[in-house]
Amino acid sequence: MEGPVRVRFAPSPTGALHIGGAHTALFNWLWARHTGGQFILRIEDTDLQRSTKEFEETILAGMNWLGLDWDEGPDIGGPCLFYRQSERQDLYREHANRLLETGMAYREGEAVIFRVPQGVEISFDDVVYGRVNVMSETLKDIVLMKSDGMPTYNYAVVVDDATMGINMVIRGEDHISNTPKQLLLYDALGFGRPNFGHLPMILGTDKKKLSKRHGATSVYEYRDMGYLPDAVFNFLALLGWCPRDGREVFSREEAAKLFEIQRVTKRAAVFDIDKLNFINQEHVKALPKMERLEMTLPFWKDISMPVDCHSPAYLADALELMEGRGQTLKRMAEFSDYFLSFDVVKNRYDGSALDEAKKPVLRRFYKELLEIDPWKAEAMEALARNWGETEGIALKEIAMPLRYMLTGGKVSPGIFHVAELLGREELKCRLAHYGMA
RNA sequence: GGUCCCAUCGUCUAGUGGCCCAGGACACCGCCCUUUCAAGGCGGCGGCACGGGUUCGAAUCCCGUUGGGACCGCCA
Repeated sequence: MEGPVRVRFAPSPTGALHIGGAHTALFNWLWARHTGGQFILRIEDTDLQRSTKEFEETILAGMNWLGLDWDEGPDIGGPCLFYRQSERQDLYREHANRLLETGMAYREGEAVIFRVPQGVEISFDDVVYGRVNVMSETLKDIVLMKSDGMPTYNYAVVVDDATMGINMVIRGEDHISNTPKQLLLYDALGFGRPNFGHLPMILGTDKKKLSKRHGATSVYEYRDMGYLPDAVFNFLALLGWCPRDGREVFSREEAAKLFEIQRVTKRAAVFDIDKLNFINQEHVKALPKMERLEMTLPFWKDISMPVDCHSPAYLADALELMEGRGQTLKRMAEFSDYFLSFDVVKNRYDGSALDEAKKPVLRRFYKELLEIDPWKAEAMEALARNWGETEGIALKEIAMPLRYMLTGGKVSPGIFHVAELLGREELKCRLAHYGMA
């Protein structure tokens, strides 16, 4: 089939958009965008029992979150008019009747079943797996229409892909053994065959197909854990593919430009959360300052931080100091709580670790620190170093107690930078609480 | 059980007969920086599943073995 590439993602609305589905949708999107073709979204809701409108909505929302926009679909329509299988019933019935009339299919009960011919070698060239051959006698007859009047997956997918002009079918490798059956139907119905490209499966760390047993499987769970959509996209794109130049951190646009379906790998890939964390951190660091703030705000709110008590500029500065520490927005929000609230610091640190014997000398230093001018981290550090030298105190002896009093913990960005951002008044307040100012 | 698919460091991968006694990234470990690491810099560990071929030469081609996986539903 010639013409522009037309690919599709065809989820069934029986659950949220999970990682495996997102991966398939992503590769279809990449190929459509890379070739300048069309990406079509079709809802396979022939399972009357399990399909719901709510799931359909969450799947679309999940794709939007990942930035996978489609050119035709149930919500925006398109030249095919109907993008839900439940709306395309006439088509399935009509083509099934054709098969019935020519004797290629028969009735059993209310169902329509395709008679698989014997002795036929079915083969196709998969863009990623290469040539696949199967003898037709290894196949059982194929149910086309179920007794409830709905088409089966293997049948509906053929009628839909053919009538919607899909010329490239990109889907999970678990469908590779369905392909010969579908090919038989393409031929019987007189439809031209599309090209096929199967994608490697995504496995859990136990090497089993990714499922709910492995924890988070819905893309929304990743959003809620503080992963950026661009990072999840980037990470998923790396499962089964990598750009020629070997770069591993890239944007959606770069991926679309560099993507080559011929370079997709065959081996199933394990979902490695460590790598996702790394990719996410890189994307968090690359985010424009105010955008990073925008993305982090919800996570601060989740842990009841008084975000409205601070200026956006201040909060954005705080995140900049964090330099992506924590890897996810959620953890970054947690690790930086002391910029927003002194209460959390007080709860974490009661001041008991302060060495009584050293308090007097520290008090003198902090007094001088609070009067420093200009109020700059560099000046503070210089002061601390001079002080340490003349008083015979290691910088550490000065910095660590300060870190505890300002942040409530032992880990933070450079403590004088923290102090600078917190401001003179806030610093005075925090030190005073611990009796050090 | 039948059919199909897969097989490079722990993980993601580069590699399509000589450039590979196998390269990168994450993780891990170590060192450095140093006021801490959850930041940064540098380095290290670690792999072609096995056995036969083919070839002057194989991670790359062929066969077999083993090990994984998928499908075999009037689910998709």
